[in-house]
Formats: sequence, C-alpha cells, structure tokens
Amino acid sequence: MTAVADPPQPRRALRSTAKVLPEHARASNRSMVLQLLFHAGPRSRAELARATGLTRVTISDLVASLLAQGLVTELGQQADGKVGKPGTLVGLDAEAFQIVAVDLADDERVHGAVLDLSGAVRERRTAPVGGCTGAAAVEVLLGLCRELVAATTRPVLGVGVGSPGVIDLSGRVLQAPNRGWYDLPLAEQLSAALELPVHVANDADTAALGEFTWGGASGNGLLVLTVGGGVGAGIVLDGALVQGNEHAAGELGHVTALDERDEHDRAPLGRPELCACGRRGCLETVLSVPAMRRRIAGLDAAGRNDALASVGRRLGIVLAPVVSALNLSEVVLCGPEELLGGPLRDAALATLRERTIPVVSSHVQLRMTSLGEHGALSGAAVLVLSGQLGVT
Amino acid sequence: MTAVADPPQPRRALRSTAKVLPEHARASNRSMVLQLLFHAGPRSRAELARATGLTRVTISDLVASLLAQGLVTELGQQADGKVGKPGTLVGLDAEAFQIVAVDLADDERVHGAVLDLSGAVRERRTAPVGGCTGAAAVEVLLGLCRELVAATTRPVLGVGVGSPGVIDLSGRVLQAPNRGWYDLPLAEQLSAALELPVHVANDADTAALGEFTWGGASGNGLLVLTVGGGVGAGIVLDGALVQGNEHAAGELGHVTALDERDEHDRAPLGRPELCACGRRGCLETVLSVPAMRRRIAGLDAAGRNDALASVGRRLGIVLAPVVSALNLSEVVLCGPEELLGGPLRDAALATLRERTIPVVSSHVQLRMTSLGEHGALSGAAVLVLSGQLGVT
DNA sequence: AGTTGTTTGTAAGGACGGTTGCCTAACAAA
DNA sequence: TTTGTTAGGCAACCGTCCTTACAAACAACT
Repeated sequence: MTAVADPPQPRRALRSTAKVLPEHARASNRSMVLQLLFHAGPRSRAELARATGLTRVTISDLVASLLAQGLVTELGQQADGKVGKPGTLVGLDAEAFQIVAVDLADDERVHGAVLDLSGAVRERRTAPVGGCTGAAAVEVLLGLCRELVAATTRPVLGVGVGSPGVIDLSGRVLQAPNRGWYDLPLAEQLSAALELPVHVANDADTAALGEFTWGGASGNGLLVLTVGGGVGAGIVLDGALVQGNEHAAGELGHVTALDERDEHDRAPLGRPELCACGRRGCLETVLSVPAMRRRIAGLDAAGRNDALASVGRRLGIVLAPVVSALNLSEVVLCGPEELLGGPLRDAALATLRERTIPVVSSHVQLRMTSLGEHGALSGAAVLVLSGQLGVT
Repeated sequence: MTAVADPPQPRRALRSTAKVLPEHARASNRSMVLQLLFHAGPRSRAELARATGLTRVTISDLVASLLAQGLVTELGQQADGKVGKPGTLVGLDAEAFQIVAVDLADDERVHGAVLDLSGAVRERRTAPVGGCTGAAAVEVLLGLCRELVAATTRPVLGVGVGSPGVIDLSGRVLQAPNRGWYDLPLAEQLSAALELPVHVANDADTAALGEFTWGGASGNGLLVLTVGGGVGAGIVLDGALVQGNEHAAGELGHVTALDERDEHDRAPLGRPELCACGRRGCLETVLSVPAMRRRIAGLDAAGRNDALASVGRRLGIVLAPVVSALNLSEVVLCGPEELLGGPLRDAALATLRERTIPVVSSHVQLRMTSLGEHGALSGAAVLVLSGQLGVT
C-alpha cells in the first residue's frame, strides 16, 4: 500500500450543527403528536402510539402534559364495535389558543386577522399604510397587531407576519425597499412591544407555507409564485422553506424572461421593457399585475387571451429549469384569478411540459392557489403554528 | 366573536416524521464531535466542549467511546504556553478505517479506489464494463468492489457508489438506462454480497457531495453540474442533497436550452438538434462533451471560442432561474477543463449575472471543480462518511 | 521556593425521557 | 360464563446529559 495522492484539504466552513439534549427529543415527540392530531384529527392514545412508534406509556405521558396545557381535550369514547376496551379520543382543541396573522404584501393596506388553531379566520382588521415607511410603517403594523390582540377571545399563541423583502430566520428584515426597512429586527421589536412570540417571514414564503399546510400539496417539492405589484416565490422542500445563501431564495421577479434578441412572443409582448431594477425584460415586466393589466387594456377577448398566453409561455420558460433542477411536484400561482387562471396558466403548463423531461413534467402540477385571498394570512398563521408548536 | 370563515381543511398527506429517542441525541452529538475533528483538526476535550456547547463531562464520555472504537486517538499534550493545565489533543485517526469508492459515470470503465478517512486515495482499480448491462453489469461492479476490498489494509467503513440514473435514498436504482437497470435494489444487493454497508447515489449527487465537503464551498447553496456524455446536476442545500419528488432532482440535461424560434446564438450553434430523449434543443445537445467536440471540430481558435461562448450563454440562461430561485452561492462545473474552463465558463457567468438580480448575482460563483478527475470518487467516499459517521 | 489563579479532565449524584413488564378495565365472540 | 383482545396506568430500569466537586498541571506573581 502506497499513498497515491495527497489528501484533499477540507476547506469548507463548518456546517452549523447544534447539540441535542433529551429535552429536544421530548419536544420533537410532542410536536409529532400535535402534528398527527392536527392533520389526521382526533385519535385514541393507543392509535397515537401505533402511528408514532412510541409506546403507549410515553404517549400517555405526552398527552397528559398536552391536556394540562389545554392544547388537547378528551372527546369521549370511541364507539366503533371493535373488540376490546374502547379508547378515549384525544383531539387538538382548536379553541385553546388564537393566532394573530398579518400580511404586508399590499402596498396600500395592512391586512390582519385572528385565527384559531384550525386555521379558521375569526376576526379581520386592516389599517391604511400607504406612504408610511421606516419607523412609521412599524408603528402602523404595531397598531394593527395591538388591535388584533385586543380582539382575541383566547390566549394568543403568537403573531405571524408576512412581509415583502429579504428576511432572515430570526425575523430580521434585511431589506424591504417599499417600506424603507433595512436591517430591521422586526420580530424582536414587535415581540418586545407586544410581549408575545412574533415570527416574521417573506410574504411569498408564508404563502408557500400556507399552501403546503392547507393547500393540499401532494408531493415533495412545492413552489408558490405570488403575483401582485411584483413577483415573488417561496419554495418548500422536504417540509422546510428554502432560505438561500443570502436569505434571498425565491427572488424570481427579476430573472430575465424576455430577451432582446428573442423573436418568441415578440408580437404580443413587444420589446423587453425597462424594469424598476434597471435591467430589461425581467419577469416582473411581463408577469406583474400592473404589467399584465396594461398589456391587455383595450384588447378584445381573443387579444387578451393571446397576450396572457404569451406571458404564460415566458413563465413556463423561466420555470422549466427550476422545476427540473428540483423535480418539483407542484407549482402554485397566487394572484388575480382572471389574469392567472386561464390562458396564462394553460400556456405556462404546456410550455413547462414541452421544455422538461417527461420524468419531471409528467408529475408536476401547475395550478391556482386553493386558499383564495387569505392564503398569505393562513401562511403567517402557519409560521406561528410551526414556530410555537412544531406543527406544519 | 363570531366565526367569519370556515376552517380550511388540511388535505395534505402527513409529513414523514420519526420518533426521537435519547440514543438519537447521543448519535447526533457523536457526529458533531467527529464533524468537528474532521473539519477543524485535532482538539482537546475542553475545546470540543466549548465548540459543541456540551459539557466537558459529556465530551469526555463521547471521546472515550470514540477512543474505544479506534476512530480517534490521543495525540499528546497541547504545548502552547497558556495558563492552566495543558489539554490532551484528540484527533480523528485517518488510518482507523478505509473506504471503498466506485464511480460508474464512465460508460466504458468502472473506476474505483480505496480511500482513508481523510479522503486520500490509497489505491486505484478499474474494470472494463463497456457493453455490459443488467445483472452482468452488477457482476462487473461487484468484482471491482471485491478487488478493492481485498486491497484494503484496514477495516472497511463501507462502500460508496456513484452511478448515473435515478436513485432513491435507500440506494435503489429506479432507472439507469445506459446500464439497463430498472428498479434494482443495488445497495441492498451489494451489501448482502460484500457483507459491508453500501451507499449508492446518483453520480452528480456524489460529485456535489464531494465538492461540498472538499471543494471549499463557501456559502449555503451549491449546484454541481457534471458534463460528460450527458449533463447532470447535484444540488446541496443546507448541507443536504436535494432529492426531488421522484428522486429526479438535478435532471437538467433535458431542459430546453435552444429554442426553435430563438435567434440568439443561431449562427454558432445552428438549429436545435434532436436529442436522445426525442425532443429538440435539450441542454445536452449543446453542452455534452460529444456535442461540444463535434461543434468545435475543424474550427480555428477564435471559432472554437465563439462556439464555446455560445454554449456558455445557453447554460447561463438555463442556470439563471435556478440560481435566482435558490439564491445559490456556488455553481461548479465538472468535466473537461479545455472545454468548460475558458470562454464557456466566462460567457455562462456573464450571462448569469446579466439575467439575475444583483443581490443574487453578486454573491454567486461559477467555477471549475477543484477536485479534478476523482471528484466523483471523493464524493462516493463522502457518501460513506456521511452514512456511517454522520460526517459531511 | 511558595502561593495563587486558571485550565483540564474525571467522578458522583440528580434530572429527564423513554422502554419493558405487569396490572386492571372494558368489550366481543364463543 | 369464559376466553381473547384492546386500552390505559403503574413501577422498575436503562441511557443520556447536567451540575457539582475534586485532583492534576501549569503560569505568574510574591
């Protein structure tokens, strides 16, 4: 045996790891039980034990602590005619806590809601924010949060906020140009002011979380595209949001989608337009709501369909490499149904299928969100459910 | 308080969770110590305690068990003139075990090697496989593995195999057309025959792992593009390989990269060619080694550079949406340096920067692999290190 | 040289989390 | 009524980590 080559030098920075304590195991198992009750509905302790792989003893112990916290309640006997002693059903108590959720995606008004643990909206409030930036915008947001907290009728589990911009895992807004926020520890500030746990994430990410949890996601990879004044995306892989190196994952709005030299779709879309970012032909210049409304203004139905189909084709071209690289199972569009739902979606899906290998394209779905307008609020609520209870 | 909306129904399939036992915590902490010693070199127990957050007592206990297994050795006293009792250095013993790694990316020959725990190649072997398919190809692979195992001089930690095709987490080859493997439990079969732990993954994925561990990856998202007879990609996010819904993540070779109606690069590249997959203009028809060699055959230096730059631009166009969506920090090219390293890389990077928003493009690197030809073998070894010791 | 303060590594005891084994209660079927 | 099965609770045990306490080794100061 002789050394044939020098060993390569490990130069990579150490991956972030963390110590694991027995109590973390406990928290994880507790989350697993809650997750099961949340998604699959009430179960007996014995059923929970079988589903989780834990013993009945451990499950009994966990359930006892959850009962003590009021998170779950006993719902009486299982009355199906099986042999043996009937189990006592244990179910998540959707009324145990309430969640305050806020969506900052709209430039004019901040939308907020109080939800229960099942995701049902119990109360709505909005506040005008047009023009406010910096600390003033924080004040408006904080005011709405206080109002919503005052409107709750149960203990508040936490506050979830979805906001445009680049936001890190701790809820620090690294940059949000339309609010004039730069390096702002928003979650920390709100949490201190409200004396509640506060979770803040990008609005496309919260939309993706909402869709993942309540939208009936069927497979493993989900991309949610939010189309409004701009275009954003949130990606969920293996049950977790993709953050990206600079917490800027999902910044698809400024990928070039229409090229100076492309003949393709030249007629309906015209030459690439200048984007707010200073470059030409960004996806936002064809797919954003204002851009689409401008393009279809004054056209007849056929012309509108043509124009929207052209937009859809450009979208399909941009999505094809992403869907292929990640082997996504679902792409979901959030935005005005009348713009996105018809020819645009059809053309995007057709283009996507044309441009990807069958093993990828045959399994991918491209559809409108099933959550309607309050998808973003549901997602902000999931942020809290996930952060406080480990339920997704 | 009144119910304003019905609760959305959770329709999503339950996410796979697993119970966590104290022993899993132990294994995790053990891996963390090994990881630290692997990447940062020998440390004293007290230093390990500070770095991990565990107490000195726990670290002593963990180190004792690692010593008993022979994975680490004491390396004598720390001789730096600090106050206090000098610590005893503990280091990973690179000679404790050896790893057998095999790369099936080449259609003609199977390449294999014996490596030590530091990743140094100690022994090389190859075996001709041209033409063999199905069970015969498995036999050739098995023969090479036996030969390599016989060539080891230490206990074998495990066997790592990188193979083209779609492969699931258990090492089952779902499809590998060029070997005629369909739904073949390769890891299981090899493991039974060799009586050793065997880990099998896609060759682009192993290349990505190797690059991640030894290539000096600097940030959070890494995409490794392998360019040979075909084109493949492996993606590492948050320290883990992206699998995809059908385990087909990274199938970038058959994304359309050259469009029938695109004028762009028409002159150097010609009209979109028919691909083996039956469609036209796939990335493989411009970026694969045979395609590029055919295109530059007979050209002078300037013509070659033009042609390769055109290929690079098409690559940049395909990569831009992926890099933006994931906010990748690094894209690495594996393949012939003389084709990929020059104008192709430059043009791809320039195009990538043109077509992505600065927050993404300003941080992304696009470079050749630093591991040379045995990147795939190193990656297969990482597969074993990761699977058996939790070290990545 | 002796003392003091710092640091390392180990030992003993406690807290926590999960398991196994055994018990009783409740029910269906023979 | 008996038998078999299932649910849930109690006690004892094991593994893992923590805190507290202690001996050893060394630098620096008196």
